[in-house]
Amino acid sequence: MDLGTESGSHIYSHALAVKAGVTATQVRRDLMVTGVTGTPVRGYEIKKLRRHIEDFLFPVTEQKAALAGVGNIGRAILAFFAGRRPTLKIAASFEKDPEKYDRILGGYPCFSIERAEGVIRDAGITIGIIAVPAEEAQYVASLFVSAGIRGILNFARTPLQVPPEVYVEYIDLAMAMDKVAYFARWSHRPEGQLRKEESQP
Amino acid sequence: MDLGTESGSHIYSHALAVKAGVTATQVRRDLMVTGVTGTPVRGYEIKKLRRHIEDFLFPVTEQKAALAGVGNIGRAILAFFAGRRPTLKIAASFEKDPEKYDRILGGYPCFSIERAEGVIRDAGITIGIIAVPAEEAQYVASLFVSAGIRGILNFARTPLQVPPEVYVEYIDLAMAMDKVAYFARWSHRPEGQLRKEESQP
DNA sequence: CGGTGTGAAGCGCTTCACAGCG
DNA sequence: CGCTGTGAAGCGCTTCACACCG
Repeated sequence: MDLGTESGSHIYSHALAVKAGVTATQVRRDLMVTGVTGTPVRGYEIKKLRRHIEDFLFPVTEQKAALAGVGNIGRAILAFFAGRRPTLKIAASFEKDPEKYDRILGGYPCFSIERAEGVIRDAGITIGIIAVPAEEAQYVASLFVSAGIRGILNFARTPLQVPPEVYVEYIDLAMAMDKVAYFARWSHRPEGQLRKEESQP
Repeated sequence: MDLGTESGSHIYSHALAVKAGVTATQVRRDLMVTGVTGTPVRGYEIKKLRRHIEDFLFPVTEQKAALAGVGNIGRAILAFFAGRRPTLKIAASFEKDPEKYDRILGGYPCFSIERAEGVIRDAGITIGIIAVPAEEAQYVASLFVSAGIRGILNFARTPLQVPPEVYVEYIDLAMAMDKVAYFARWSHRPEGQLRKEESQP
């Protein structure tokens, strides 16, 4: 949601709700947990609101991320995150393929995956992005974990086994596509979904 | 999850659970709704299981999808979905930029976004993928809806307003990245998260 | 009134607990 | 026994309902 283009100094939860695509009640609840508070007469003070949210979401010191797998998705990610957040920078990428590593790829240095642990430690990288085939995802994840990475964004279609203190966020493009296809097929039936008998041959 | 490499004719919910990264109980519940049933002594019959799931998930007739926005993400999507599912095919892409349309892009014909409605109707496309900047997402979504599309996969960072019978699946890469960064920062504290007072300056 | 802040209820998904059965 | 199938409870998020206040 973009507060930057908002005119006036205050905004009501209802207006925020429209921008975020959720209900006004939900907005107020979410803002409660960040500690910000509004007044009934004027709503939320935009300047204060923005500062509270940024303090809540963004780190004081810069965080660095590394990408494993510079295939189609990997390259899209490099382009996508280039300079998007001042406090979050991609610092390196890793590849198995000797054709690709020891070069600048998409604006970032690409190393052999075998050098990952050293590079990650030396650069102080804490976030890993996995964009390799499913078969190699667990290997990369384990490598990341032993290099000291604390959070992983996983595009591979496989569950990762990592210690509980490492956070993993899964993005499964194939499953998202299947979901859309599934609901697109059934959308003409408002009550939705599938009755049990219909799945029988 | 890949059942293809499984040896033996039957499999227990526990084994499936390990593959899927969830609990055995959850596997049994999910399988219940597809109508498949196992026996305590042997577990689930793999052949029958696969057929039930495929009948449940995949359509009888082929479904077609269209992509709007052939930027970095768009190109990655084209490459990613090429020939992945026999029953789900990308049939066309659309672009605003005249440099890009009226060509073959990533193996699929790219048209001007202005021709979208006709192309979608003529080809019988039912699924739309939105990979354009946030400002243009609603325009594309409305175009898709009036062309008869029933499901949308939205990579743009904005909520879409569509009629209730159109299903929308959101993929927000920036938010996923922020979540990982957030938890990576707090992961050293096992109880996790942030206490209210800490968000105050 | 028309806002915010918030206890209480609702809802969907996950987990527990256990009956039933070869 | 060990596994499936399933009612019942738990949990986190969302929504309802309403007290409060300029």
